[in-house]
Amino acid sequence: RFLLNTLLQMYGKCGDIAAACRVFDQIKDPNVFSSAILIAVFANNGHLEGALPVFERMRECDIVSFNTILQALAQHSKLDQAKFLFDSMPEHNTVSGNTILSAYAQSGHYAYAEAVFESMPRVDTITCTAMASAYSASGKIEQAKALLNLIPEKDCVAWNVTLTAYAAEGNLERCKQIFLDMPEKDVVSWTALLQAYSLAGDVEAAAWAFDSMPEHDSIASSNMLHAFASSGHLADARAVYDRAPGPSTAAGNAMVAAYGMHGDVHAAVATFYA
RNA sequence: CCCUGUGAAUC
Repeated sequence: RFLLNTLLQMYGKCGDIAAACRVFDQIKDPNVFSSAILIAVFANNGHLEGALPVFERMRECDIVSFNTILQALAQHSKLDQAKFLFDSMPEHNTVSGNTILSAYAQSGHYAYAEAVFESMPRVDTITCTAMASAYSASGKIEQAKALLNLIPEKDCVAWNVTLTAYAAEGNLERCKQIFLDMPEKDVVSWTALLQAYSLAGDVEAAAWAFDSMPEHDSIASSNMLHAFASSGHLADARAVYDRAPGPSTAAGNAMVAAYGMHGDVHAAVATFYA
């Protein structure tokens, strides 16, 4: 059953719902994990209506599955339904609180996010990171920093949020310092640094960050592209576009916008259809 | 063995 659960999850990640269902039917005695994974398969592929029957058929209601559905509602911007589910769930754990807090934060309902935060009996690194990010996004930089300082062992994501909080403040020196001091860095850290340089108008430094990062994803590329284009380096922007990973609509959009900004309609149209 | 947090572009 271990193996079948894993297989189930793999099909789910590929978006193959039919195959996942066939695997589930072969499991003789599905446990909470099997059902929870199947629910996540439906929910993460945008088929909540398929998830609900599985949920109802489970012997005991599993809080993880409640959380999965909560998250699915949040991702489809059904915030009022998410809140209703949150209020009617038999119990909450930290993940439940984190999920509804983030849902509010990501939709710009910062006051609601804060209310959830204050009502949570227990918080973890994810709670504090999510709330700090909400403070930072709503311009309350001091509160964000204060909360981040309370995290005992910051992980990479918490450090990334710290970095962007200082970037939002325009404190480039502190950004560099934090970046150097971070124990682990990932693409997001590099991109946040790149963006901090770019906002400060230092395209050279942004380009340095871009060239130094171990891997480029579409967000890093479109940020770099935009930094070049908005400072008049159209040829450099084009070079980034040509090397951008995969069929990226993000980099494509940025490139079209870049040509548009420079009044080159023909190139913009050509890129659009490329 | 399952659920939650961080970086853009769309002048």
